[in-house]
Amino acid sequence: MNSSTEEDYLKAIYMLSAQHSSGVSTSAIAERMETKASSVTDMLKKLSEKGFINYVKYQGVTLQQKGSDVAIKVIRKHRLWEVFLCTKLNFTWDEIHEVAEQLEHITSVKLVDSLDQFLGYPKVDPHGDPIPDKNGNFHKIKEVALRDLKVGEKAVLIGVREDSREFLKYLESIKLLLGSKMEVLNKFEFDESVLIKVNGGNEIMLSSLVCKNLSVTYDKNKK
Amino acid sequence: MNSSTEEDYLKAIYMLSAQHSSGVSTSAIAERMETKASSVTDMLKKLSEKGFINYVKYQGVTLQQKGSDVAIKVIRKHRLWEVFLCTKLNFTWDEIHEVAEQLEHITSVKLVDSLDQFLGYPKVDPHGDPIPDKNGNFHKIKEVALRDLKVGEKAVLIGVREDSREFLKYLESIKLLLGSKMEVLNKFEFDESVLIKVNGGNEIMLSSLVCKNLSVTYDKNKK
DNA sequence: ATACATATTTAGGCTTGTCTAAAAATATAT
DNA sequence: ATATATTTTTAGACAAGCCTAAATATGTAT
Repeated sequence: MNSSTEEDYLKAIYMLSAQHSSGVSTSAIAERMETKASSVTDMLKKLSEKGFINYVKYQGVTLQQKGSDVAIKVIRKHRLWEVFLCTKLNFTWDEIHEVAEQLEHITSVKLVDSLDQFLGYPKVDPHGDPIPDKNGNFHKIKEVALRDLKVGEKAVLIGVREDSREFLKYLESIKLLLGSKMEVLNKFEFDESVLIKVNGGNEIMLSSLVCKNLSVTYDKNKK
Repeated sequence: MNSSTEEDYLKAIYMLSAQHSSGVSTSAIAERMETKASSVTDMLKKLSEKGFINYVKYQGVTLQQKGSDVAIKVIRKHRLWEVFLCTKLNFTWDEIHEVAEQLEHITSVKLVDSLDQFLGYPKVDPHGDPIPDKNGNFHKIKEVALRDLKVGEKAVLIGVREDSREFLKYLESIKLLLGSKMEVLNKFEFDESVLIKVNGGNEIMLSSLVCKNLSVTYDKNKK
């Protein structure tokens, strides 16, 4: 019934939706799933027929409630198992993902909830990503405007306060996406612009206006 | 590569081999796997080509070393997970099997060995069945001759000391198989015969000679 | 607006593991 | 020893997921 392949697709679509806000493209899914676009098309038809997604040919994909529920449950399981592997079995950061990728497909509601309890109802996984509770609700994380960060602080982009078409276009052009990690390298008082490093890579200067409109949360990620 | 279906077949064959000593029949496997005999035949051909089993048409099946290794690893995982579910997540007896049936197919050597350590290297699972160690060796269990049991004691048949063709035939005819559970109901001194109840069902009178040749181990199973 | 490039879908095939129905081998009973 | 019953295998099909190659849409640049 609930094939783990379908779950993987729904999870991928969920993850990608969070970043692109419009429909998710076939090729984006293909890249993430490490498969061919034609295979994705096949699967999208199936998921659409089963009521998991909204799919219109050539138009990309959005999740239906039902699909989102499945994705969130899988993410919950994945992240709880990661906590288990790290805190109970002493796995290191780089070892947990691969195994959790398998464990996330075990189907037993009782197992997940018992594990959650056993682990002490953790709110975030070892990467700092939030773990949805048994009702699928994510723990609210502290939201801060980028301009309020101090030099040297690290954060993750979690939202935009002004979402005009142009602004989003702009963000996309400079590769600032939801989930992007950033570090404040310098703040210039005279015009309130900020220099940041994105995802440990290139450095970008952001204007006062932009900084005001970016919501971030502190990145507790130790890595 | 290592499809979980193949693992399930090898495990089934392993379990059935332990009881029948001769080759395992297609229909026995089909029954255990809850599938059709024709499907089993297909799979046996594949497993044979891959060197997991010895398969001769119409003659039944035995495991090759390679197949036995796979089966034992799966059994090790299954039983360790059962311990985990019982002792750490407070699952009850009847709930563990189904979930362990899924968990046993997770492929990560490090996971299994870490779990083993985390659980304190248990020697038996919650059903009292032995857990092979990481080298595939089963913990040696205390072997006793049936005639040395006292009235009221319970045991499991683990071997025969005399394995003539007729003796094995006899055991099969009275449904005394390896793994059969028995309880000593009465012992008759005058001819050293023993009355036992088999698998909680029918009662059988065993002669002195038979008792001397049956190896059992005490049944610590609380059920 | 047209031509080119890119993204997406379709068509047809492959593998794994399953099934049913029919054929072949083995086992059993007289 | 022969007929009957049972077990096992073969043949042919199907669904899920994947692939390659070709066709079709969409996007972009002039």
